[in-house]
Amino acid sequence: MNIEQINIQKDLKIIYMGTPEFSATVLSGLLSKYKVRAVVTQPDRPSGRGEVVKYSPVKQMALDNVLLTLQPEKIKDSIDEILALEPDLIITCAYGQILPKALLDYPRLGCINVHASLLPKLRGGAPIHRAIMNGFKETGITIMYMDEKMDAGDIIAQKKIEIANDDTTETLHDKLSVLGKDLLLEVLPSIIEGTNSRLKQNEFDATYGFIIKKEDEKINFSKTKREIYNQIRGLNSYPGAYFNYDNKIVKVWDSYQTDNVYSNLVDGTVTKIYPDGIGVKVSNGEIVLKTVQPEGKKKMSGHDFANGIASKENLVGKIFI
RNA sequence: CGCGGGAUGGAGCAGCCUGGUAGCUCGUUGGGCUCAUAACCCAAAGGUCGUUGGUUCAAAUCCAGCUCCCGCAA
Repeated sequence: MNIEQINIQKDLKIIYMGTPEFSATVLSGLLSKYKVRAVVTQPDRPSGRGEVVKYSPVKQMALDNVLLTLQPEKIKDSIDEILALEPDLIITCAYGQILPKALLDYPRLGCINVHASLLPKLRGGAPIHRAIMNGFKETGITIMYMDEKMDAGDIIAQKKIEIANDDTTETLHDKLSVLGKDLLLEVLPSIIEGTNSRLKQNEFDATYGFIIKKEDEKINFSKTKREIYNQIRGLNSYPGAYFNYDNKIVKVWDSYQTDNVYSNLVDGTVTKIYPDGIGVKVSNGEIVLKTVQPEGKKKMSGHDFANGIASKENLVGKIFI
């Protein structure tokens, strides 16, 4: 970094907006090279059992770095407060609220967003989960200017990453957050100088990766083993795929596919107890549930599940729904 | 005070309602069978029943407090 850059940055007023872990990682990178005028994150909400109020990862990081922190319930109500800080640049990353036009228009250098997909693919709130659930072979990070439509602004930079066959949302999330952090630091100088590239998104290619709903978590054993396998790893480590047994929710955290075929069984039937899991018949074969978690219990191997929960009667032949 | 489940040998569970010798499926160890095995047979080791107090002749079991774990909802 030369003297000139330092001078530019001394007066540069950056506001960062974000909330979850992914965003905190990106913020940590930003803080290693730049001063941040203020951090905007979602309000503290009572979370978990009981009434424990937990700070968002971004808020925690802001506190650790003694940064001005705003937590508006609705960002619309804090427009004046934010504009009073005279931001030159607003950087968002998984903030959780839509920015009103008044904010988008203000910063001299614009509002940019760090998004965890190769836009225009997977616009929306759960790009990492959806990339795996959809069986994508690659995904990436996009940094783009924001406009009023969600994740539809002009692209500044992208970086690809391969999705391994055994990647879960958790492992991919960690890789992407580092990638996002690095890419942001890489392009930020050009954005500040105004020399960055700017590419319109091809609307025709746009797809969406909306946030995960309850119905996305339920396993449908009539799907293919590949689809179910992708669903399970795509929902690991949060919120988890599940099925029902004995009127209880049983989450599935880990699975693998076999080459066995059981054409005469109903989908969802337990085929066999393996040393490392429970075999279940699905539309085109068999999937083995390795790690499961009945509600109220800790995670356990499929074998343990069969040993205890269902030891009274043989689990083989029972049907999961 | 958001709703709910749970804590019993190394693992997963039953027993608790209707107090009275610690049980099941596994695992481990030893032995046997087998060409062989994640299979089968025999045997053994291993538990202050989360913690504190109360009731009782007697508490895993009933009552009260405490600690820890987990699912849901947000």
